[in-house]
Amino acid sequence: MPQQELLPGTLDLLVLKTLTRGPLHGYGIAQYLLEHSGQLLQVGEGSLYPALQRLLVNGWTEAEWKLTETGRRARVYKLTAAGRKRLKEEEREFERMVGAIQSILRTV
Amino acid sequence: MPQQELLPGTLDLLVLKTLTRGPLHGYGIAQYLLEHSGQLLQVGEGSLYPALQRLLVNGWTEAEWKLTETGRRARVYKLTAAGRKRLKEEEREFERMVGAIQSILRTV
DNA sequence: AATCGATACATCGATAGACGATGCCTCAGC
DNA sequence: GCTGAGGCATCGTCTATCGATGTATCGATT
Repeated sequence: MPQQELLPGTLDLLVLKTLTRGPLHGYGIAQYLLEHSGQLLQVGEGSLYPALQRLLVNGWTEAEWKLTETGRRARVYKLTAAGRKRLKEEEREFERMVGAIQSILRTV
Repeated sequence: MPQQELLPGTLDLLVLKTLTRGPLHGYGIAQYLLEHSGQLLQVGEGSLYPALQRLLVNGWTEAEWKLTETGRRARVYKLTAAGRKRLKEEEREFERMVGAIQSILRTV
């Protein structure tokens, strides 16, 4: 039985939101999500990198190869204007859906 | 682009919760979710019936063929004790995950 | 000098779940 | 006789998550 680390369909949203804090590379995004969720959101690499590709292809982000302070190469992602717009939509949609589900869960 | 009707991974939870109100058939469950979510949770039949099979196979529900008041045959599903336990777990897990995601979304 | 853990990228195959389309049947109402 | 609503179910497609695997560099420890 595979352990569920993530609510499917929310990863793009999480990555986009993380990038509003500034450009960041993949590994850093995973670290950020882990730390700011009480270790709950453990994004596997097999989920994260395909997600980053999706965002790139759709034009929600731009990428650039850089060197980190520790001297390692890293691909740094940056939100585009379209990405910011997309983020807003996904946030709204997420809250709508969660609200709907919770209204069911709270109706006894 | 397929319209997203449901947060993937939440359907079993929704069905289990609906059944706490009493035994119900598939069509009725879909109706209930639709009405009690402001028309937001539109569960397609191609999603619902496989879900009902899952729940049955796992022992979270029991099924019985009955006739409705209008004289149509219907398969009525009922929560088992194991299903109630499972529901509690899924509810907890859902709230945990949503909480984690929202803590990311609200961190500006 | 060798090893190991953390940092950093990426891909692959398996699995799973949501969805649209389709098909069958009955009943009520027009 | 037809249509729409109530009811069941399955099939194929698509998409996404996940675990495993592979490459490589760096710093610290052994």
